[in-house]
Amino acid sequence: MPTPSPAPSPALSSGSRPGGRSARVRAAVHRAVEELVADEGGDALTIPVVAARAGVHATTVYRRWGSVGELLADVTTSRFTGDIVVPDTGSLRGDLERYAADLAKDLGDPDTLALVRATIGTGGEQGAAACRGERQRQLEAILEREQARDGEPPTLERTTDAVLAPLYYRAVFTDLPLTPEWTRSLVSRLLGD
Amino acid sequence: MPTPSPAPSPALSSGSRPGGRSARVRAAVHRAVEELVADEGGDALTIPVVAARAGVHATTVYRRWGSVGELLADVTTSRFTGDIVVPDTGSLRGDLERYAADLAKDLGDPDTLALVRATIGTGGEQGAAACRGERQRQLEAILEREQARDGEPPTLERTTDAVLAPLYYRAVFTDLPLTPEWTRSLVSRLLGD
DNA sequence: CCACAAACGCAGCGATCACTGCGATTTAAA
DNA sequence: TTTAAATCGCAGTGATCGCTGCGTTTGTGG
Repeated sequence: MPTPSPAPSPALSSGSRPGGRSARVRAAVHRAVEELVADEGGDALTIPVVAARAGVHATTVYRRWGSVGELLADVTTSRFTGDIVVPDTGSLRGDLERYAADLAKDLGDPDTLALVRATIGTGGEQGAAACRGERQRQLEAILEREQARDGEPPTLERTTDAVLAPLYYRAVFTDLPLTPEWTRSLVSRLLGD
Repeated sequence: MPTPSPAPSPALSSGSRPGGRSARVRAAVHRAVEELVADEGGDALTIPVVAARAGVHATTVYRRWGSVGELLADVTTSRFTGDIVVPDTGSLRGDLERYAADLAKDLGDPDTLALVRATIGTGGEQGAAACRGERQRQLEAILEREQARDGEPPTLERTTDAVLAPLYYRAVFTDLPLTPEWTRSLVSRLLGD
């Protein structure tokens, strides 16, 4: 979605080079969205405001992203797919605890949480997918690695319900803190003590 | 927040009577919000649009609710606290299965889901509380009833993580269906087969 | 029955929004 | 280097939004 133009390849090739203008504009707009959502909340997020904050003209944002929903989905997707490493501690329990702790740290950040909430509200189904990001696939990778160790990991569905879902629910719908003890207990309840 | 006026008692007394004008306006606005969110999505939801759909002047909506966020929180709160009965089937498993099935039916409705998403996006912490509604307290009531039967129910936290969280997560963040089989399996995994 | 207060409808204000031709600039390819 | 395409900045337009005095209607208590 970053560039829904008829020919996305040139945009990608220009964006792939870190110093290009297109990439610089994109980064500035992304940063502006994150800052605005963190400060003002998702309500006051409009294209002209974002453009002004990013030092870019509103026309550019309108043409590249089209709407606030697509813009938020793009920002959230970048945030949830970029600098994430699938942990490899040697054991399934260790991997899952590390994975859950990383996710808890992300969702516990008020700025990230505000971004997720805003994306859910305006992005619809597409926004929801952006909030999931690569988390599901990473979980799948962890379970497959355990299977390669000749272990018997739980199913992906069960792991999602036991670990991923409580983390997202508690972060988004409640004001309870995502403590390390509670996060670890999710893994324990799944794998047994 | 339905009536943040300095003296809410007269509004309530007039609103408590089902035929009062205040109550009629309130119902019309609520219905307009639900219809608009279901049709257009949460983005196009503005006070003038809601007022026009409800056959009410925008001034009234601005004065009674103030902002789209508070309006959405009010509508969602009504939706999630109104016609809900705590099941009493005689056993903890039966109660939980009934409870989970009811919640799955609610969250599975696309209109309700759109309302929840929009409320999360614009309502912030207050919107999140509105989406939870009375669900948490109802769950507490079920567990306390089991304790009165001299049973040993799981803790509220554990039940929330095992039943409530997966339902909300799957509904809001994924496009997977909330099937009765899967819903029942949540209770089974909590209580043991 | 009458007076008081609350809620609603009406008209209009400034501000902002979403969007669009046009020219300048940068980038990629020949 | 030259040429073509894509991106960005600029200025402006119609529409809508959020909000506010003022008069009218509705509901309540004396």
